[in-house]
Amino acid sequence: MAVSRGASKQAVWDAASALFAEQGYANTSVRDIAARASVDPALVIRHYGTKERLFLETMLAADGEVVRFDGPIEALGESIVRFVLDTHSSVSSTYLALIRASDSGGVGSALRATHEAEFVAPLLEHLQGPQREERARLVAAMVGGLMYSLWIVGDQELLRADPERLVALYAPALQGLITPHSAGG
Amino acid sequence: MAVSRGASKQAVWDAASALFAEQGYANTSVRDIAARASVDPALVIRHYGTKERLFLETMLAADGEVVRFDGPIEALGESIVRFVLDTHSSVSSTYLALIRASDSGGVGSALRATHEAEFVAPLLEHLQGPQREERARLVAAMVGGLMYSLWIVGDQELLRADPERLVALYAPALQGLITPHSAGG
DNA sequence: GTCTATACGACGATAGAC
DNA sequence: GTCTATCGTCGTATAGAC
Repeated sequence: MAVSRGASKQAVWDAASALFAEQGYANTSVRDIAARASVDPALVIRHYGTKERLFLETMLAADGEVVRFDGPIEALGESIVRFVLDTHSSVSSTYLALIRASDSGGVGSALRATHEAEFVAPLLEHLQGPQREERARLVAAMVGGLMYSLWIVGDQELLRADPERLVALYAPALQGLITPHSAGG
Repeated sequence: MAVSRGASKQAVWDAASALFAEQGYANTSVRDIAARASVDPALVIRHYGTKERLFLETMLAADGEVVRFDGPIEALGESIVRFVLDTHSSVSSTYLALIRASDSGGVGSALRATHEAEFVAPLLEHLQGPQREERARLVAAMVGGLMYSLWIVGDQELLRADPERLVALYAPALQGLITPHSAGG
């Protein structure tokens, strides 16, 4: 991204982004990153301080738009579910890596902040009526549940199922929290 | 549990169960376990082969009943949500540890198997009507979403919210998949 | 058979020479 | 700014003492 970075620092960044997304935090060593960047292992630390900081910087910069919240409010549930089911692996693997590393120091609070910024806050903007706060957070939980089953557990039956069927079954649940007053459907 | 085990093996088991649940897989070293069990570190490996095997054995033995699926079918959604919200840390931390370590070799498939045995299978027993399979798996996803928001992300607002309110908002979504034909309520 | 001592290679990280 | 050398810790294997 930033061109002002030195060549080796940029190479480390690129290598780290790719490896963390591919193999996760625990399975990626500083020496792996250095090798992929054709750089001395000590340089990785020298540039970014710790492995965890490098992880957080690359992952948070990479996680563009886990879910999109646009379209008419009456169809927002459907739009969200469809988006998650269509999401390609680059975004999901970034989020996955964050979740799995969330017992390591600052990663947990970074996950919390990302969850708040990427899910809860945009949802809150669209919701109206009583208990907006709780409803937004529970919709976020439903989205998280879909990611949990699909990407963390890797539920093969869900992954193989007809997406339209899943949308038809799951979206009304989200929609019921998004627009609780209307009849939906 | 099994009394036939030698004293030291049992001590290792107890120490590992406690430490893994308290601090997770990555933050618990074999030497930590050995120290807590007042035993030589090499003995831990000698008894259980690898750290991962010890982790899997203790976690899978400990995860009694993450969710209970009893009561009348028309109130099953409510019963499930209430159970998750009431769950104390011993069960949840076990499940948490499994999820976070699920990028390490056999832990992923163990998580998948546990998810299948603890959530999907019991649900399938209770569901009737069309698309039982998808509906059961999506209910499991909703439960997973609640666990994700409460325990992994640690959504403070949800944790502080009135449980009855959350039940009132979230349970109908589960119930809509459990008994899609009836009016619910 | 149960356990201890010791060692190996890989890890994240640091200090200091070029 | 980059590399060398090194530290302490990790998971794990093995030889052999009780």
